[in-house]
This record gives sequence, C-alpha cells and structure tokens, in this order.
Amino acid sequence: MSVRRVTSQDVAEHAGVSQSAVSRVFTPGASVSKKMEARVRASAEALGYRPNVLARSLITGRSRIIGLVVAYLDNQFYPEALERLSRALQAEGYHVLVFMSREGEDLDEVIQEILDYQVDGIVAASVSMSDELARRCRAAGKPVVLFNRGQEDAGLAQVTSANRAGGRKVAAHFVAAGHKRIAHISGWAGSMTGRDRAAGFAEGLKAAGVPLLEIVDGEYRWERAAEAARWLMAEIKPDAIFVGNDVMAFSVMDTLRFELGLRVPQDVAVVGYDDVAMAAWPAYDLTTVRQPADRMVRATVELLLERIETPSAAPRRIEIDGPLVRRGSTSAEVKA
Amino acid sequence: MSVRRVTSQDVAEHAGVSQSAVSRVFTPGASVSKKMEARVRASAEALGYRPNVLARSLITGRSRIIGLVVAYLDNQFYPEALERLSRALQAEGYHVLVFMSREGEDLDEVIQEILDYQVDGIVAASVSMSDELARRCRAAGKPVVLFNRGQEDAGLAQVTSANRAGGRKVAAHFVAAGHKRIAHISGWAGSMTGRDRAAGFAEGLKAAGVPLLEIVDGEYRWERAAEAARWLMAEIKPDAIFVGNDVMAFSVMDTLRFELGLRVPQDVAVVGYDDVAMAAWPAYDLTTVRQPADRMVRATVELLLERIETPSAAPRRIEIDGPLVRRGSTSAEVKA
DNA sequence: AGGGTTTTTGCAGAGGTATGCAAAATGCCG
DNA sequence: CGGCATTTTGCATACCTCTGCAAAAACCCT
Repeated sequence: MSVRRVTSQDVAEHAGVSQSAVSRVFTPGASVSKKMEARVRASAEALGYRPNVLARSLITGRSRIIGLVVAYLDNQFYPEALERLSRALQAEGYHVLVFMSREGEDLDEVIQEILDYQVDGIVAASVSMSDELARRCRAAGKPVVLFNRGQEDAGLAQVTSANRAGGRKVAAHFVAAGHKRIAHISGWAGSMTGRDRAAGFAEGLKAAGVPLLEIVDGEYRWERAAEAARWLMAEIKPDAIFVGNDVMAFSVMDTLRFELGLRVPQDVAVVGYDDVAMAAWPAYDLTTVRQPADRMVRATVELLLERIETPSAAPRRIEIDGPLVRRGSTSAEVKA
Repeated sequence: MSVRRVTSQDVAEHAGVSQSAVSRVFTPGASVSKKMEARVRASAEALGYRPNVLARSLITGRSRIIGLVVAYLDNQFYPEALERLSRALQAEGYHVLVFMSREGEDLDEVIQEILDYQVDGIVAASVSMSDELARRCRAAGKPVVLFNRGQEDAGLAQVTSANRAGGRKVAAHFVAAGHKRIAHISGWAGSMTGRDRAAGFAEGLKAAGVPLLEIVDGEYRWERAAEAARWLMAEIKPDAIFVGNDVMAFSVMDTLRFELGLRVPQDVAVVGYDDVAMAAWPAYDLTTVRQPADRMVRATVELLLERIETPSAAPRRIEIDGPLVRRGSTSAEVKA
C-alpha cells in the first residue's frame, strides 16, 4: 500500500556509485565527470528518480517557496497579478504558496503559518503589516515585499504604482475637459494606495484652481461605491467623479446609468484606477489609470530575489508610473 | 548574518527535557503529562519556537501542501474558486501551492515539479490530464481531483457541475419563451464541460422539437466569442444564443449591442454559464446557469481529504446541480 | 616514467523532527 | 509499604539530501 519513494540512495546502488555522486549530479555547479553524470542520469531515468525538494531545503535552508498573502481575489487586478507573479517565479524555479487573509483579521496567525513552511520570501498583496510582524519576519530572515500597498513606517521593500502622480493625471484630465463640479470616491482610507490617489487628485485640482467638492470613502467595495454614488448625485450633483479603482467605477457607472438614468460621460464623467481587462470592454469603456501589472510583478520578483540572494541588501521601494488610458467614460472635447 | 533557527533541541535544553518530549507536545495525540506540556510550551513561547513543517514532512511523509494546477485566471470563476479552495484547505491545515500551466502546453513538466514538492494531493482545474500522467501520480501515491473538467477514460476523481442538465435547462428556458431561431456558442470542444453543455442543450431542444440552427466553438475565449457572434448574426440571424460561459456571454452581449446595434433581450436573448459575480451587475444582468463554486469546492476538498486519509478509496465523481438564474438578458414573457 | 596539479569521488556528518522501544515514574490497591 | 498496571519519558534511529574534507583518480609536463 505505502508507496516507497525512490531516493538518491536507490539510484546510487543501481548505478554502483555513492549517494553523494547522485546528489552532485542534481546539484547545478557541482563537480561531476561526464561519465559519472551519464551513468547516474541513466539510472535515475530508469528508476524515475527526482530529488525531494523538501529534504533538500532542510539542508540548504532554501525551500524555493514564496508565501503570498492576499486578502481577496474579487478585484480582477489581483488574479491578474497573481497569475503573472506565479509564472514569473516559476521561471526562476520558485513557487507560490497561497495564504488567504481577511482585511482586518490579524495577520499574525497567517504569517506564523507562512514561516512554518520555511518560505524563502513573502509577498504581501494589499494587506498592511504591523511593525511587530515585520520585525518577526526580519528576525526569521525572511524578505518581505509589499505589493500594491505602501507603508510609511516599517523598513519594508515595496512595489506600488505612482498613485499620487496617477491622481494628478486624472485631475488634469478633468480640468482640461472643463469640468467644474468634481468629486472623488476614494479607495479605502486605511490604505496608502487609497490615500495617495486621493492626495494626488486633490493636489492636481488645487493647482488648477478647481475645487474638489467632496471625497467619500468607497472602501474598495462594490456596494459602498454604489451608495456613495447615490449620495453624491443626491447631495452634490458632480459632473465628474474619480473613483479609486476600476471595480468601484463599474459599480458607480451601473448606478448612474441604470438606477439614476444618467448618461456617462454626457451627464457625469467617470474615471477609474487599475485598467483591468474589463475596463476596455464596450459595456464600460472606462477611462482609467493603468497599473502596469506586468512591470509591477517584475519589480516584485526582482526585489524579492535580490534580497534572497543578498540578505544584507537594504529594502528598496519601487514606484511604477502608469499612463491615463482615455476611453469613452470621459468626453474627449477640451473646453477652453 | 545567517539567522539561527530555533529548533526543538533548543527548546528541550531550555526546558531541561528531551527533544522527544518537545516533539510530542507539538504532535496532537501524543502522550505527554500536563506538567511536561506546560513546561515545554513555556520554553517554546520564550524562544519563539514553532515546528518546521518541512522537516516534519520528511519523516511523516505528509507535507500538508496541495498542488493546484490552473491554466488561467482571467475567467472570474477560477479566482473565485481558488479563493474558496484556499480558505477551505487552510481550515483543514493544508495550503495551496500554485502551478500555472498553459492550455495545450504539456503538463508533464508541471506535474513533475509538483511531485518534487511532495504534495499530499493535486487539484487540476480546467486542465486535462493524459493517462500517462494520471498513472504517474497514482504510482507516486498522490490523489488527484479534477475540478470543473471531466474526463472519461482515466479513473480520476472529479468534481463538475451538472453541465448536461444545465444545457437542458437553458433549452427549456428558450423553448418556454417561444424562441424559434436558436444558436449556441459553445465552450471549447476539447473540454468535456464544453461538450456536455452543448450536448445537454441540443438534447433539450430536440426533445421540444425546436431546431438548433448552429453551434460555433468559442474556445472559452473572449475574442473568439465576439467573432462567433458577428458571424452568427450575419449568416444565421438567431433570436436566442446560449453561450458556453459567462465571460464569452459578456463578449457576445457587447458585440450585439455596441457593434451591431441590437437590443438584448428584445432582438436576441443571451444566456451564459457560471454565474460569476459580474453576471448580476446591471450592465449585463445576465441570465445564466449557476455553477455553485462553494459546493464544488467543498466537494473537492472532501474528495481530496478522503483519498489522503484512505489511499485505497476508489476515486469518486461528484456532479453538482446548479439552477438557471433568470435575469434581464432573456425576456420574462412566456408565449403559448 | 615520475612528480606535481587539478579534478573527481566517497565518507561521514548535519539539517529538524517523529516514533518504536525500553526504562523510569506514577498511580492504585490491598 | 510492596507489587503490579499504567502512564510518561528518554534514547536512538530514520527520513532524504547536501557538502567539507580527505583520499583517489586523472591529467600534464618535463
């Protein structure tokens, strides 16, 4: 019943060599003669041997596992990023072990579990980390990269898009189109991404001398965004709304069109943030600031590997700029 | 620089007991006195000790890792399922190691890599497995569960929704609404899910004596679905289209409305399959057959754990029925 | 051929934990 | 308090691989 695994010892016996020799054949960069390599590989092939990654990690101290903490996958941006991240790491010989956490729930337990697996590094996507946790990861020698969520305090590596600049781009776009009544449904105020986008937007409007009539926290939630839209249209009556991410922007557009009977962009212009695949679909055709998932993921992998190779390297912060993608949810005409 | 890990040996010395004692404290069901437990836990706490999952797995033969193979995450159904799967397994003390593969690409390399990690089981989502691969997993004693993709030949455990029945439900719905010109843009013909939905749909129409004018393979791809819709409207002019999944249905609706200027459901009724979150959004308001991700995931976990506990258990197949969810993309009125 | 260099190989120990077995400790009862 | 049954503990070994070190082999050059 029990399945006997094929071990390097078995291969060694079959090939009539020592176990060390087998190990060396499967260790890149080790010293093995051509002849030895051929013999061992033949035996390994015959027996169907492959090194046990876990046993190997025990001695090398490298598991080739990266822990990923993520709170939810219903914002399209995250599956997209996860897919790319997984592929990129796979190409480097690493694999992603997934840990779901809930916003608000204490990360402690989750991080402990991650560390139990002796991961080589941790990517925390859209979750914030307490200083205490960061300290513990440092103590364990595990590099952490925050993905798409900045943090002021802790000395953590992080990759974000240029959220502040993005907010300014949206402001400039609204101003150029001549909008006067402008509002913002922000990303969760507890997140730096949300705050930065809002801050950049406010800055940009201020610089142009156009007032920002109202900011409502949409908490990155579909339902909250819809409520915010209803309230804004009842109380403020803006003619342009910048929404903190695409998913909320879709919610806002649906509310405007199907519940309030308004036209986008003629009655209200809407801009989102992320540029997920759906933003380009005709039903929404959403003007939005692109977060270049591809480049963000590449930067994340780079940072992670850098710190795995060189644990002494200081944690860096990388910010990636993304363009404003103009589509039909904002009008093209520029008023003078 | 190098971070000395805290081991059970360290805890043992600190507590003045043997290493075995420490091990037993952290092994559920082992024999330890109250006093011993308290002492060890105190020392463990003081030193910040937690058992090394990898070292443990070396001796128990259980890694508490489940390998997940998935081809793409851009169909919303999969991130949804992945999130639930990960949470459900987490609750059972397992974790998901992600392996991205590409449709068509040979799974061989991927499966080998999975096995290298000594996973306790494998979930293959929307990928088909060759008999050879299935054989190899069996040889390695690793249970495999196919998620949302059936397969006739191999004796593999699998969880699917009742695709055939689902297809019939759609047929009945169209027939009841009095549609006469009916077409189908199917899921990829190379997948059993796609074939079953199409077969059920055809059966249902045949039983009602309504012809199925055309079937086009949409390959589960957004762009292919749009092309299929253009072609159908040019050549066949159906008044009702059943589309093999929601994502393709969205594409079809967009093409009908924004490219061809047709109204849904007045000119053409559209039905999808999956009931992803977006299907309920007002912009689409799509009638669709629900795949109960929750129950499908629960069944998957059940099957997996069952076979991990009892390797001799025969692989079972579970089919989960889902309702037709009526929404605005099909008309309500039933003609006599 | 011989001596020195370099390469290749095997030996043995380590990495962190679980567990069968025997010894020690505890509990029970008369 | 003695004797026996039961529980708890420690010892030693196993899991599978990598790697430093020293021995063996191969190579090179005169």
